[in-house]
Amino acid sequence: MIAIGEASRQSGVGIETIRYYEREGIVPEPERAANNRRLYSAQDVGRLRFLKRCRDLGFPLADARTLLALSESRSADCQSVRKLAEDHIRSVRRKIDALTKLNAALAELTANCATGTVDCPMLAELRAG
Amino acid sequence: MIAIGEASRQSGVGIETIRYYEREGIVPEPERAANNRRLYSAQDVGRLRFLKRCRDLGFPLADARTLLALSESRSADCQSVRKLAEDHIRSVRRKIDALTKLNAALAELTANCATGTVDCPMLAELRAG
DNA sequence: GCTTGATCCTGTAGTGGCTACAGAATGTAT
DNA sequence: ATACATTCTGTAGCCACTACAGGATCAAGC
Repeated sequence: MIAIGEASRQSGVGIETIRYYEREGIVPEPERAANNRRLYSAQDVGRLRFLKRCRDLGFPLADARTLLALSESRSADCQSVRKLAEDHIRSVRRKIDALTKLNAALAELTANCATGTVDCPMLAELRAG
Repeated sequence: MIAIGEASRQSGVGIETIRYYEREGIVPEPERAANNRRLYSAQDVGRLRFLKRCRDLGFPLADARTLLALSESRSADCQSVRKLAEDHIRSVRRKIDALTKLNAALAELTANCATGTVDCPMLAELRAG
């Protein structure tokens, strides 16, 4: 059994974030020592690492929570997992598309923006339209 | 002089957002009619459209505000505009890179996830590590 | 003149997912 | 004994809106 700081180090989840997950009911309340400090088991740390990986993959916290529940349920329902993941992939691809268009638009805007011009063409472009 | 609803329609900025911009001091307080309703000039609408375009290009609101100030200053300082824009382009490209990697990681995860498996390999992968 | 419905007003609270305190109580090392 | 690190609770801030609640006013039709 380890303290919250060590659990944070081992899982990569920040201390404040761990307490936040607890408040939100995303992870169960851990044991407490006699001095009221939280005590984490290896399983607790495993949950945190799972959540960390989900979040790093860009899943919304609500999805991460669902995935964790699925992961701990007796029947690991692969269909539900697939659906969540595929929806998320679609959303990631949409974001990439949007940002790619944005990038093109920004590149075009700045391309016309020569250094030191008195009336900046980029501002003119932003005003126009 | 038009009311806030019409200014919203003409600029594409939502009514609540217009009032928010006013509260935040991003646009000046507009005139008021005798009945206390806001009255917008063509210039006011122009400002809102400018902000809308900046936001659509993904500039943070703080940058949009700076760009608007630059746009209205006597000496349209093209250098500052370039710097803001180039920083923003870099951040957009970083986001694209990150999402592209994410997309690959997610694709790999789901590729192994056959339909209806009892122990979902994606969950196994999220647990491992 | 009256009703209906649209528009507007102010003020406050919620969103997501943390993050950063404040202020107090412990624990650990010298 | 002292210094410093860690933990505790509770609250507020971040970004950029968005969504109410509860009320006032306006415009159009009858």
